[in-house]
Amino acid sequence: MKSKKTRSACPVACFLDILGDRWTMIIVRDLMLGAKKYNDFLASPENITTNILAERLKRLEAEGIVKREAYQKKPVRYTYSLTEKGHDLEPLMKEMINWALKYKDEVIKSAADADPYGEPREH
Amino acid sequence: MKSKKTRSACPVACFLDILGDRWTMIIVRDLMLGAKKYNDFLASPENITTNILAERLKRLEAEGIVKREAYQKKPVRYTYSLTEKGHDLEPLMKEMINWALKYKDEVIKSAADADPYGEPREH
DNA sequence: TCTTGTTACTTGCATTATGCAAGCAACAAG
DNA sequence: CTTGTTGCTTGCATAATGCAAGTAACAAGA
Repeated sequence: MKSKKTRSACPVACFLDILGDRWTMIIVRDLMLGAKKYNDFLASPENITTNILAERLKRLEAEGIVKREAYQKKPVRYTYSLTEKGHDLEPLMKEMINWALKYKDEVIKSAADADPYGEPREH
Repeated sequence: MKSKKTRSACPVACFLDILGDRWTMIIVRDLMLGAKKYNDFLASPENITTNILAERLKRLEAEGIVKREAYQKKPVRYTYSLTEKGHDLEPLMKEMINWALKYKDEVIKSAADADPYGEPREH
């Protein structure tokens, strides 16, 4: 039993206990944009550090939001992708973007041009 | 210029820079449920501590998400409520609840009975 | 008057999370 | 045999959070 204690039975609190920190939804965003390998996440403009990235990927996998699959042996390397549970965060992600675009115009218009829901990245 | 540096121009990152921590959306939830006074927030089951509550209310006010109004003098006391910018977080809040209810059934059903989007509290 | 209680905070300190830099294993290429 | 790349891990400083207590300004009752 390695379950982290949830603060309450409220769905909002439960959501935040899993995904409510500075970095986790950034990683989920990158996965939605097509990031698969470790270095894809490091390439994002927020400059996540390697220790936090590694820890969050493990947590997301443990939560069933991300799945990890080996794409080669010798040395074994993994790709990361969203499970159905992870993909189900898309409507929420869209609402985050809607709100931010409505209220952070000046800062964000350039990011909107980057087309967060366009085609996945090429690798 | 007291603007906290944003990590990137991405709307997701900008959202998280403002609201992406363990407590802020809990306070927004309470406001949506009708909390107005300091003690209303303290009464929630997550047991937010007073130092964090005070600091977050100030930040939310500075961000234009919450407005503070005196409801008495001697001693002056304030009520807190959502601005339009704050109310515009409702679709996002609903998606958080949708996702959590879908995936945290066992933990959350009892909270769902509490009707997070029912009538505001009485005071 | 004097004690007790309430509201709305602030302060101090321990613990945990995050940020920053470096290290390292296992290869591939030259 | 050296240099480079990927995918991490480790160590340590700084910042955020948790926990407990304290405080100001009153109100209400004995």
